[in-house]
Amino acid sequence: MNERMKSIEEMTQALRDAGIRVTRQRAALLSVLAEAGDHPDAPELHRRAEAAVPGISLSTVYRTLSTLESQGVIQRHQFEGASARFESAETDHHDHMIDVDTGEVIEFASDRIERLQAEIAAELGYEIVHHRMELYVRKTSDS
Amino acid sequence: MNERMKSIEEMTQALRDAGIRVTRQRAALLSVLAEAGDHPDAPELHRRAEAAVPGISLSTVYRTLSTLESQGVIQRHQFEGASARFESAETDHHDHMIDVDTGEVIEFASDRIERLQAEIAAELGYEIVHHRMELYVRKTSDS
DNA sequence: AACTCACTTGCAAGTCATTTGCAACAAGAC
DNA sequence: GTCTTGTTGCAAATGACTTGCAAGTGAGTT
Ligand SMILES: [Mn+2]
Ligand SMILES: [Mn+2]
Ligand SMILES: [Zn+2]
Ligand SMILES: [Zn+2]
Repeated sequence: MNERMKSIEEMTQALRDAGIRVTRQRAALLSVLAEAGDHPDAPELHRRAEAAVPGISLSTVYRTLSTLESQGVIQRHQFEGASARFESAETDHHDHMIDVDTGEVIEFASDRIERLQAEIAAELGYEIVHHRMELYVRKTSDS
Repeated sequence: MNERMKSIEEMTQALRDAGIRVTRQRAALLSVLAEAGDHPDAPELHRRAEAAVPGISLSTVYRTLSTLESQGVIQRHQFEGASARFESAETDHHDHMIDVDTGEVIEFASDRIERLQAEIAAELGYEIVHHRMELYVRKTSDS
């Protein structure tokens, strides 16, 4: 969270400017996602959003998540063998470690790795559009 | 391809030793995968295997791919927005770049990144079981 | 070579996460 | 408040893969 974080008002205005209506359903999901400290999937976001908008449908959740993703407001992660998980894009870039025993998702960031990735791509004549790095890990048995 | 590459005979014997029968279908897929220089998906492997075993079914291809993967003979990759792709495990570890314009898959390896990943995991008390690193790239517009 | 039988296969049907067609609904510009 | 057009809920469709089952076949055994 280095750059100034957009307020909900700024985000909704940005959406409106893009011709996207800020419906109750979308506002609810925006707020749920802004408050989430984890990486929930669509059914879980649906559950959380129902508190603010009873009757919101799962398809609307899916549709809204796609919309918000294409607006760059949220990020979608497809970890191995799991359904898609989401998080607000209002954070600095980071990658993830998944504890293969517990399923816990741990965030981390490494400027050195990011730099090396860019270097490698450049050497081959490419520039990185985006990337994905996931470490599937297990607690060290410090025996 | 640093360590000595297993011959088809050695691989099939290893499978038999694991109680896995080397059927015509499985032999065909093993050979198709050994000869593939790319990262084909199941329907493509099915197509290629049909040359050796006419009538082989797509479900058998899927079942065999799962079996071979669990035997560590092949690797499964799930790139963004695509169905699973496979490659023989008879290569040294490497990661992939995907050209977002053409879909081309480019292999690369970086000891430095691999080392950094292990370091980061270790710092947090974890050891890496396996990982996934994909760079989605675009040819540099050298203008 | 014949025998045996647990492992495999082809086919049809099933899963499951996610998407989509459509008529009723509701943002938000005027 | 009215109007226009994007949105929603619901049910049905998708697409990639998985699975039940009866017939078929590796490969150890005699
Ligand atoms: Mn995260
Ligand atoms: Mn590869
Ligand atoms: Zn990163
Ligand atoms: Zn790697």
